[in-house]
Formats: sequence, structure tokens, C-alpha cells
Amino acid sequence: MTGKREAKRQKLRDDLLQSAVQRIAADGLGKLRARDLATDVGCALGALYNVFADIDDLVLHVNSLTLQALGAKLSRAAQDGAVARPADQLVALSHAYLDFAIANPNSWAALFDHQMPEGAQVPEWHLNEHAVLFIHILEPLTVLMPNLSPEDGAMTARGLFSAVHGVVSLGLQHRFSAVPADNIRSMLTLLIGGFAKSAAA
Amino acid sequence: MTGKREAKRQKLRDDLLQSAVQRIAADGLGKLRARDLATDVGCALGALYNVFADIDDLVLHVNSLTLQALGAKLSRAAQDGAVARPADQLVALSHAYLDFAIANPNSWAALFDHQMPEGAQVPEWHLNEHAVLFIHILEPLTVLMPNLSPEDGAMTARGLFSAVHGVVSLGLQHRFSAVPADNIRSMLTLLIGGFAKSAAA
DNA sequence: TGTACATCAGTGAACGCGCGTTCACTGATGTAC
DNA sequence: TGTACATCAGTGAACGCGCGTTCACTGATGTAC
Repeated sequence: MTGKREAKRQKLRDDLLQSAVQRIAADGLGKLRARDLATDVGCALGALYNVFADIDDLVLHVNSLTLQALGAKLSRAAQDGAVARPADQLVALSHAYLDFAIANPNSWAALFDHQMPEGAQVPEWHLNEHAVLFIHILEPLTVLMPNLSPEDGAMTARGLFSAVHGVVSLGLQHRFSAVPADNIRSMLTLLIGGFAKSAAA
Repeated sequence: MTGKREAKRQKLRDDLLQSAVQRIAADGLGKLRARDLATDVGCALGALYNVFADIDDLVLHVNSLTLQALGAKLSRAAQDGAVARPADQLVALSHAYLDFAIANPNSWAALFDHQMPEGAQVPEWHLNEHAVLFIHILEPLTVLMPNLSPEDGAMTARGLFSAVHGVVSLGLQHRFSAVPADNIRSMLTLLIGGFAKSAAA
């Protein structure tokens, strides 16, 4: 009967993670409560702290899953457009990013809203996972600008991502009067398309 | 001796506002505490609630001042570049925005970080003040794209702002490895310049 | 297989802390005459 | 100018609430023989 402990532990961990995933997706990171998670999975409040270091640890794991889903989506977009011209590939990626944000607004927002508590650092394993945000940009970018050094390429990829994120982010926020999705889409096309033309010249 | 009450009231209000301005600039919105403000100006904690409805009301007024300062900066940039080609005007505006963000990181961040409490709406008077973010973009944009309807013009101006904000925002955040200011600057040049060329075509 | 002991997960009430907001009271300013 | 009363700002201790985290205890799983 060895391993029963470990199995229960894993199940509890998974259950809590799934509950957190769903609660964040439904209500947003700001409404996540340790007590709700414990209630969801039917364990005591303290049990959470046996399988996760604390709430932030749990949130990082949720964000990890979100990044994986986003990465998969971007990866598909990159493959589908692999035959297209690099400028169109970049535009397609930006549209895929927009689609993901629209489809998963709260989970997506959690990626950027979550902050580690005072003085704590985001652990290395999670930092590395952010690479999915940039990695698919790099390929069409180097086709477009073959003379870019690796450092400048990485920087430009980040910059492009930031621009797209900015458009999507402020566009979807209700704060400064929300913009219809199709307008965001054409804004991305103009912006990224223009960048590509300009960069290639 | 009439008006002494009102004068003291105004002074207290101003003092609290100034204290909040400085504390937000120094430590960021997240570290703002009602008690600290009261201590700063030498009044009792409760006095704050005589001259401001609550902390959020106070923060909105701080953001109001920040928007004014930012507006003035952008206005200057627009005037200085008034003779330049519209594409260069837009780039100059984006650089001015970056400069402001670098010079006033916490006050600038407070504009976007502040959230009204559950269910409360940002009051009309403050919403209108956000116009300064877009207003200077519109002029060069209409030169560039004369056929844009007023609605599309406003939308595109917002989109451009969002892109610039995104680049500046993620660029300055330490979250995803901060980018040197000069790289952000050249990213903006490429992006906005490219957009302008593409839009004019 | 069974028994005795050890280990560690599960429990949930209680802790602790932060912090915005209130409120009964005091005291200063304003008004009436 | 002076006096009596009214009004409202200033006071700060106390309230209230949310909520993450702990911890002494219980009970289930694992190990030794």
C-alpha cells in the first residue's frame, strides 16, 4: 500500500490547482480566497499549506498553466502561418494573442496583475516560462531583419510583444472606454504591418 | 473674520493633497496610507474625511494633477514639433511620453494601477481628464490619414496611445526583464514611424 | 498476518495584522442682538 | 465691543472586516519485527 500518502497529496494539490484555475477564470485574481479553495475541494483551510507554500505559490502555478495554454495557441498560429510572409506571420500572432485575451480575460489578466509580496522574487522556474510570449515572434522577425544581433533581436521581440500587449490590454480595459474587438484587430494589423514594412526597408 | 473656516479647510485639503502627491511619487500608490498623510500634515486621522470623501477621492485628485503635468509635457512636445512631418510628430509624442514615465514612474503608474472600490464608478469629471492622453495624437494623425472619420480617428488615436503605453509600460517594468531606455526609445521610433509610413501609403 | 510504534497529513479555531472609516466629544469660528 | 448661542471642523481611540497563516491536536498511512 506504499504511495497512498503521495497519491492523496498529489490529488489534493491538483484539486486545489484546478479550483484556483476555475475561480481565477471566473472571478479574477482579485477575488481568489484560500477559504474558497478549501471549501471547493472539501479540505480544511490548513491543508492548503501542506501542498503549496502559500497562496502566491499557488497563483504562480495557475499562471504557469495559462502561459502553457497561451503558448500552445501562439504556437498553432505560428505553424498555420508558416508559409506566409513574415509580416503576415507577425500580424497573425498578434491576432492570436488578442483572441486568447478575449477568450480568457481573467486568466490572462492574472499573468500581469499578480505581484509577489514585498521583497519576494518570482522564482526562476516561472520566469523562464514567460519565454513563450516572445519565442514565436523571433523567427519571422529574423527573416524580416536578418542583420539583427541576437541581443537586439530578443529586445525587438520583447518590444513588439509589449506594443501588442499594450493595444490589447488598454483596448479591453473598460477603464478608458473599451474599444470593439474588431477595431483592436485592425489596429494591430496597421501597427505591426507598418512596423514590418518599415523594418524591412 | 468671515471665511476663516473655509480658508483652513482649503489649506488642509491642499496640504493633504500635496502630501499624497509626494508619497505616491516617492513610494507608489500601493504604500499610500491615510494615517501617514494625517501625520504629514499634522492633523487627526478623521480630519481627512472632512475634506475628502475617502482615500479614493484623494487619489483621483492626485491622478488629476499627474494628468495635468503629463498633458503639459505632451503639449510642449506637440508644439516643438509642429513644423515637423506628422510621422515625426507622433514619434516625438511617444518619446515625450516615455520621458515622463521615466521621470515620474510612481505617479505615472498610479494613473493605471488605481482601481475604484467594488461597484464604484470613476466620476465623470475625472474621466474627461484622460483626454490629454489622446488629444495631441489626433492632429498629426488627421494630417496623415485625412480620410479617417472622426470616430475612427479617435479610435486610432487611442490605439496608438495604447501601443506606446504598452511598450513603455512593459519596457519599464522589472517583471519581464527591464529594457534599457534607449532601446525603448528606438522601439517606439520603429513602431510609430512604421505605422505612419504604412498608414500614409 | 498481526501488533506496536512512528511519521506525517488533515483539522479548523484562533491568531495577527493592516488599515479604512466612524463617532461621541471638544473646541474654535461665526452670528445675532 | 461684549455676551450667548449655534455651527461645524478637529480629535483619536475604537470599530470592523477581510483574510492569509499558524499550531496543537487527531487520525490515517507506513514500517519494523
